[in-house]
Amino acid sequence: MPEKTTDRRIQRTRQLLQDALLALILEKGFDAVTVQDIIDRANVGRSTFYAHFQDKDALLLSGFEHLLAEFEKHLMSDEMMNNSPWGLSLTMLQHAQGQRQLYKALAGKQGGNLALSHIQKYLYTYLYAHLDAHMKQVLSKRKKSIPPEILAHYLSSSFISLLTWWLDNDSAYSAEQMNEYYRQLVQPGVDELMRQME
Amino acid sequence: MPEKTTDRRIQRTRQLLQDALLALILEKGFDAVTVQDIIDRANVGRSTFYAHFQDKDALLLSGFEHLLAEFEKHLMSDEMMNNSPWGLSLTMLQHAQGQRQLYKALAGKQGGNLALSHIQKYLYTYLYAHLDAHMKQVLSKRKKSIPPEILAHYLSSSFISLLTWWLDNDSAYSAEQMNEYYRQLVQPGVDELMRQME
DNA sequence: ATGTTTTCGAACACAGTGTTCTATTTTCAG
DNA sequence: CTGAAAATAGAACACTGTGTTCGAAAACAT
Repeated sequence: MPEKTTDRRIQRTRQLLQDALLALILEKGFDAVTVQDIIDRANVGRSTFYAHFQDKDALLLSGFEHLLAEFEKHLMSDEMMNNSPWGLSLTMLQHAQGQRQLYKALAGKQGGNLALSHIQKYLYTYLYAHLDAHMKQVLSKRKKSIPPEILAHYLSSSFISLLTWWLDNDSAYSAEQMNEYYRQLVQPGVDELMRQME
Repeated sequence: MPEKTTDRRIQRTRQLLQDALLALILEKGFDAVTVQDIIDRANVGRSTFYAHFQDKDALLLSGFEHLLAEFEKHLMSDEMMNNSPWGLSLTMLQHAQGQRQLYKALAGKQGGNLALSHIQKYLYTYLYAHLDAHMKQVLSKRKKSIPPEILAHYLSSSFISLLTWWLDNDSAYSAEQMNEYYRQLVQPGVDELMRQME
């Protein structure tokens, strides 16, 4: 069945709204953007807005879903390195480099904490699953170790914090450079902990 | 000149408002609290509220000033350990343990990001000053090293993230235990970097 | 051509903010 | 004790923003 024109119109409207929101976030920050701003910019009626999204937050999060999907595509395309956290972090940094504006709007200071906390939750879940499996496998008798929640929380939040710093400061460092910094800071501690478990 | 009764009355009003806000934050989170909620709880007139504070944010921050002052008192009382970041972190964790409710309201998820970003800025400034001095002293020729902004940002944000996790999860870990986790995670990386500089 | 779907935008009720003004209470000074 | 000064209460108000409703117009489907 071919795509109907109506469907495309709906998609277009949603896209207009998302684009308008992203542009406005970069201009004055998520919290300062009103629904009126968005629909004026997108040339969309007020009731149409509420027909598509429950509120401003839902609109932002729908943009985030899109980002996540894109990211996972990107993640699949270089499978070789996504075994370790350092591979994941590099992949995300590179993706952010390519989609700079989008990442800035969602993960920068201007983006508020909605999308940011979602990204962190995403990373946390990913890391926790890996760590939990790995730790159960490794430590058989010596139980005295750091709780995996804390470790996953630490890894995700320190990464997020570096990412947003990088985005907000328009720094000249490359994704690879930033990943190297992240690795240098975080890896020794993690390696040390892993060593203690065996 | 002895303290006037009027002054004490003013202080009392401010205190009532601060206490009301803190209680309400713990109940439903900073963002959900309205000015009306606060003045109802504190039994204070609307115009009185605005005579004292510009808005809700200002009220919260004034509570934060108080916390900061208390913390610095606490910091002075054990001078022996505040030379390294690990001493500072332990001091703050212990202080948080003693003032649990206050810290939860200000630095927990419920507290929004106002106070939190202030605390982080405070730590960042403290750490940056120490690091910058130390690094200038240490690395004379080999310049290839991590920028001090990144290092300070990493140290402060990873600490804050652990602190808020600790507060929000009502976890049974002691301040000393949490500090040990923080140290275990962060110190190896920092030591490694310091070694590279010399 | 006709019926359906989507959009527009005005009107509305509602919640919260911050200001202004008057009456009241509390404190101060002599 | 008393009158002036300072602090408070709270009602009324203008304003901004939210989210809903509804009838008319436009776009689309068949």
